[in-house]
Formats: sequence, C-alpha cells, structure tokens
Amino acid sequence: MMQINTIIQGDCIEELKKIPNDSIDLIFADPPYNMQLKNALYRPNNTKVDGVDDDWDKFGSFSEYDDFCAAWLTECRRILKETGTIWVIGSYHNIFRVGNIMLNLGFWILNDVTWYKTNPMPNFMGTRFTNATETLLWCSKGEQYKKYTFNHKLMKKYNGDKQMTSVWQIGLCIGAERLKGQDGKKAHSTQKPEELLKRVILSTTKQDDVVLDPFFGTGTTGAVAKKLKRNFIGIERETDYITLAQGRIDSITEFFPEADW
Amino acid sequence: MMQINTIIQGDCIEELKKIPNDSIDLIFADPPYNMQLKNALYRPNNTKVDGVDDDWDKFGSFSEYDDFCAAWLTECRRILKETGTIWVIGSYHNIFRVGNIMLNLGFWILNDVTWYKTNPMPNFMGTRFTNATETLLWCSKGEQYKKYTFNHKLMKKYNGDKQMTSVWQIGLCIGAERLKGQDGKKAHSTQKPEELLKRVILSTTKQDDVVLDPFFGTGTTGAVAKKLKRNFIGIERETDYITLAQGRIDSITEFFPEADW
DNA sequence: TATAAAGGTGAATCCGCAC
DNA sequence: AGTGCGGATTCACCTTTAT
Repeated sequence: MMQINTIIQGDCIEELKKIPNDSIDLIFADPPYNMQLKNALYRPNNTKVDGVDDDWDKFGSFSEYDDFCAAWLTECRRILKETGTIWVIGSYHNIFRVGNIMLNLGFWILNDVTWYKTNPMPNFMGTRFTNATETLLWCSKGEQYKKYTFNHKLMKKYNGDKQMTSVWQIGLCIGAERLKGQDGKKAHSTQKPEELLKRVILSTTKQDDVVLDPFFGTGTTGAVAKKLKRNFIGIERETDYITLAQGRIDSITEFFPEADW
Repeated sequence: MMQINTIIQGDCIEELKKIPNDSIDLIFADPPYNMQLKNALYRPNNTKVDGVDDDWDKFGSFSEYDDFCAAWLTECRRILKETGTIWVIGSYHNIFRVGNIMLNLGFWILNDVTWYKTNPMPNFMGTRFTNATETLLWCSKGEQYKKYTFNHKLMKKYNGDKQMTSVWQIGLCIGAERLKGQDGKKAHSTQKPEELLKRVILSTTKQDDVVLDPFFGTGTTGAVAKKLKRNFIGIERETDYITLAQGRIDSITEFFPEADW
C-alpha cells in the first residue's frame, strides 16, 4: 500500500513508476523551467541579481528537456484517478514545451491559469515588458474524463461570491513565508507562495484526498495540503530540501478555516 | 516592389511566399485555432488510454494544425527584418502548439503577454474557472537578433510613467467598435479590440514602419496602423472581410495622439 | 518609541561598441 | 570569439539603520 504524508527521496521518474495506476487525486508539479540564463544581470544600482543557477535547472537542449518532461508526465497520467486532475506551473521558458507534450499525451486542458504577480521584478534594461506572470496548466486525464473534482461553489465563496477567473493576483513568496537557510539566504530559489497552492488544492480536491508533488522542493504543497486537511505524497531528490520540508510540515498545528467549507 | 497599405486577397501561405526576405518590420498574426480534434482524441478503447503507447503522430488533427502553422510561421520568419519582431495571439486551445512550433523554428520569446479580459464570458456550467485571458507571444527572429524595436520609454509614458508589464487589462471588442454586418450581427467572430493592437504597434514599431497581418479579417491591424502613422499589408481570403476592412480603413481621418510621441 | 531613510531582493532567457 | 568599458536602466515590499 502507498504510504501517505511522507516525502520519498529519489529520482522523480523512478519513484513515480512505483506508484499504482489510478491512485492519485491531484498532482501539482513545479518542474525545472530550463531558464537558459547566460550572463549575469545587474540592477541599476550595480547589485547583482541572484538568478536561478541551480544544476537542476540546466538541460542540454530542447530535446533533452522534452524527453524528461514526456517521461514524468506519462507516469503522472498513468497514476491519476479518472476523477483526478493535474496542475503544472511554468514560465514562458518552458510552458509551451510542457503544454505541447501534455496535449500529445492526451491530457485535456481545462484552464490556463495566469499567476499575475503583484510585485514582479522589473525589466531593468528596458528591453522588454516586465515579465509579470507564470502560467499554470490545469488538465484532466483526457477529454472523456468529465467527472473531475472542481469545487465551483466553494471557490465562488472564497472569491467574495463571484466566480473565480483564470487570473490569480498573488504576490511573490517573500518575507516571513520565505524559508531561509542557516546563512540567512533563501533556502530554495523558487519557493512558491502558499496562497497559490491554497487555491489549487482547495479548488480541485476534497478533504482526505491525496495530493502528489513530484518536485516537492521545500514542501509548500505538503504544508498547504496539511492545512487544508488533505494528504500528500512528495518526491524530492535533495536531502537539504527534504529536511527543511519535513520540519516545516511537522510544525504545522493550525488548519485553514476553508478546510471545512 | 511591395505595395503597402493594401489588402492582398489570397491564401495566407501562398501570398507570404511572394514577400521578399528581411522586408517587414512587424508581423501581427491572429491565426485560426479551430483544430477540430474531437475525432482524433476519442479513441475506441477508453479504458486503456496509456500515454506510453501514444505516439503523437496518431493525433492526426494536431499534426495537420502543426503543419499549417509551421508553414506560415516559416515564411513569417523569413520575411522579417533583423530588427523586426512578431506577435501571435491565441488561447489555450492552440497557443501551446503555436509556441512550441515557434521555438522549434528558432524564434526567441521576448514576452508572453497576457490579455486579461475585463469582461470575459463566465463559465455558466461551473465546471472550470472563468477563462479570462488570451496569450500574445512576442518574439524576435532568434536569440542573436538583439536590435529589435522596442519603445520602452514611450510605453512607460503611455502607462503612467511606470514600466508596462506583460499583463494588459483590456475589454472585449463590443459596442460601437464591434463591426456589424447588414443583418445587425457581428461581422467577424473574433474581432480584436483596437487598444490591443495599439499597444502592439506602439511598442514595437516606429513611424512609417510596415506592419503585416497574414490573417487580416476585418482589418483591426490596418486601422490601428493607419491611426498610428504606420503602414500595413493585409492578407485575407474572404471577400466579405476585405470589403469591410477596406471601408473601415478608408474612413479613418484622425490619428492617435501617440502617433507622434 | 516612533518615524524616516536607506538598503536588500524576487524563476531574468535584460546593452553595445571597440579592440 | 572573447574582453573591457562607457552608459543607460527599476517596482513593490520587506528589513535594517538612522533620526
């Protein structure tokens, strides 16, 4: 039997393969974006931008990245229940490759949700528009699977009695919410805000459902799942992230009120 | 020599082929996204739809749509000046296929601009979030072409002295702006608001530049180009649309004040 | 102690020319 | 192709330091 509310250490694709068919209620995936950053970037005051230069974000080519995504997305589709759905978040660097692969695998796009950042980093050089969004693809297993979970009335209530749209205005994960390492610096370069995961889990799962995150990182998905009285399974390769995530989740003692709506 | 400020009647791909290399300053494309996928995606055996065995070539309709887009986008890339850029608008139905193809052709994404509709049609069934956006991909010919036109300061002024972001809140094209046929019904099913084209043309062309629209429709691109003192070339297959567009553009007598900024 | 000023920072595909 | 350097370029929000 699958163990829930635990973090599995290992390679994402290998660990996904061990999970039974049609067993997961929701998947939230925040894969590497393959940002392809080359040169350093400086602000007008000459301070250096601390960009994403993690090894896990580096791929040799589009084709390498595509193969990686096709592999983990194939497993994700296999393990999803017929009532289940998947969310994948990305930026313009990767979301068009991911979206194309998902369509090819038979996923059915229900919404392309725009995370509209209230406080994005400006474009310092004035060469482009400020990149103020990331995109979340919300998909069912296929067009024929129509009984997916969507808590329409609950989300309407959550949104002040107006139907929630596909644009979510949410700030970056900063301040007290942002996990810091012992050196006082951000523990993970791409930690997501809890409000984002709250909307994802609240809208597309029911209490006691199982939420899987194949790129668990510092465990925002697990933390929010717990606060909403859902179960989680995390897959993560790096020990440091797992330690942080486990401590974060263990220390949670209060639920979100919306958990019982 | 290319004739400007005219509408060419004919097949988009055939007419694009007649345009010389490196001759166009800006392309705005609003391609069809009617992919008619139903037959392709319904498979006889619904119980065992496993992504592993699903070669994407089996999706006949995807493949047809991809081929069509690859063909017109290839010509677009050929005719763009090295300083030129291209905008392609789409919804979640097609933009992930289009974006993937553009990347494969060597286009370099500068922004994925979100058209955030202030008055979207609600989801009446309560089965999804209200789909409130369309996506515009703004791309240069390739990573190496860095001298593309971008009127950063002008757009900052246009945006109340703050850098414009990649999220544009603009209403649907309705009311007086929406062209009606003799039967009083909307003349074109997907007429775009002028404010959208205004931002596109204002930000990425200079006065007297040539803007090409391979899916001209009722000529919003031409109308806005004229009001901004730019030149246009339209390609359109349907006589009815051409007649409407020509009349619309001919009747323009006033410029936008921003044309001389 | 309260308020103000200064400094830091966020998934970033962010310059252009001369040598 | 790589390096060096002059010059143009930023928004919201949080933390730290100064008044």
